[in-house]
Amino acid sequence: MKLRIAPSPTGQLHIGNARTALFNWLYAKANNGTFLVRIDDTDTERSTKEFENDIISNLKWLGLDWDEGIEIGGPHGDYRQSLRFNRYQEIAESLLLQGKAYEDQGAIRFKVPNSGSIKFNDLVRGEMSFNLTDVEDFVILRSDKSPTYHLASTLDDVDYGITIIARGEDILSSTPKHILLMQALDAELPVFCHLPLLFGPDGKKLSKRHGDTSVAAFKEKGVLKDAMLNYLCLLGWSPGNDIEKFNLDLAIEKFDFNDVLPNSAIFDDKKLLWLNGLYIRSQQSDDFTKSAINKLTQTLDRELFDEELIRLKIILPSVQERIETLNDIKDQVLFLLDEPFNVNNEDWESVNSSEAQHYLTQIRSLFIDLDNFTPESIDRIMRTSIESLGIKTKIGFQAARVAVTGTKISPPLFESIYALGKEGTIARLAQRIENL
RNA sequence: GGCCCCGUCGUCCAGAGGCCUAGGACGCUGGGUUUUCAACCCAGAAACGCCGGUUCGAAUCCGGUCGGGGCUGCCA
Repeated sequence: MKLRIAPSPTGQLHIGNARTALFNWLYAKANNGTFLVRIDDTDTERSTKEFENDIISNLKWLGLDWDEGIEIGGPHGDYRQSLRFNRYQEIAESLLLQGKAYEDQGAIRFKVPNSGSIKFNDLVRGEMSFNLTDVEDFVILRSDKSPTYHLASTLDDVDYGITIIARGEDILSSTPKHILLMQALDAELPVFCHLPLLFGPDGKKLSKRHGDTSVAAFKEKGVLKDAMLNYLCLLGWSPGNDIEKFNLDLAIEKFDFNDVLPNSAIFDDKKLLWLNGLYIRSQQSDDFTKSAINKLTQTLDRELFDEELIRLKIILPSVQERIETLNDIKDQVLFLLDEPFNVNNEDWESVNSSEAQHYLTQIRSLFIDLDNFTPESIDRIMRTSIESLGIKTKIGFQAARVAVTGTKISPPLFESIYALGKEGTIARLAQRIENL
């Protein structure tokens, strides 16, 4: 059993391609089959090396490794169609010689019988039947001698021994052409499977105008690959029992093309983000710390200092509980980094009051005299001060929060103060205390 | 226009004739918890496109209709 995906490097790897790749990969894994990746770059106008690199690197990022194909090679050369033009030309010539194709203004067209029908059993849709009267003679070799998709793709599938072709539904109506071509080549027919398309929120085939639909964009946004994979599985398929969060092992165990829904799904990143939150929260603390630091280094475009790392390690476990993507980390921890510290004016105005002033003044002087600056002692001082001043907890705590973190929204207060450290905390409190 | 595919809450998925006054999840609304934001817990609104037929009985089968989508390129 051999499956394949054949992306065209005319755009980045988008989530539709990724899902097709994933389903093929799952099926190959589940059945001990071979998964092949080749590059369909017959459209020399639009294909670029950059897109090819994007596709390959993002497939790798997702962990959808292949057994044969581009980069890793195999018994059939480079797995890039642009390097096989001779082969396509040779076959086109031979079809021409056999009278199965004819020349038309410099191009070669495949001659489609004008009666009869093509039937095949689609793994997702069941019995399919097309009347040949509805299939036009199609170009297989352009006038510049480059092959069209139909010829190149079909011939590759035959040459590489593909036994299951699972691809997007947009190719469904081209399948009769491919079957005709395979018959003309005396090839054994593979099993076909046309996966439903992914739509944007407007119900149209997912494309660039729906915003960032590339895998790379979600990776940039701080989406974890496991969350991405999990979400992609859920589009058109489910492992049953209303299970929503599951790993690839379970998916491999349960996956079957027969269970894929025939109707298209709308891609909605809300659920992806929710799942991503679940995955972030279920990460091992050490792993999360590592990915958080990586992300921050990348976002800040500089290495983090040791002092910053110490502060981060204190607060990160709390941050892990309250974010949806890795990109949310920065806002939560910015007050702990050696970056310009700004207090949000609006927030400060809304929490500042004479009571708040008294409170900040008192805890500041108590902090100054505090020898062991620990979460426990900070907690004790801040609570007892609230009581002794007879003010509302919220008034004191929120004022302290804005003073120390710069905004009304932050990780837990005592931890934030502890992470910032005694000196920093005292200094920031002082900045907020009037008439000092 | 022609050919083809599809049609369960806003969205994703469950449902393969009675277990369905249709279940789960995201999102949404309300409440609880709480020093903020989250997380978490509870509750709620929310769907079988429509019309016929088959059947004792249909979300499930059939036909039609309407609606959405894909293809219709010397793009893939």
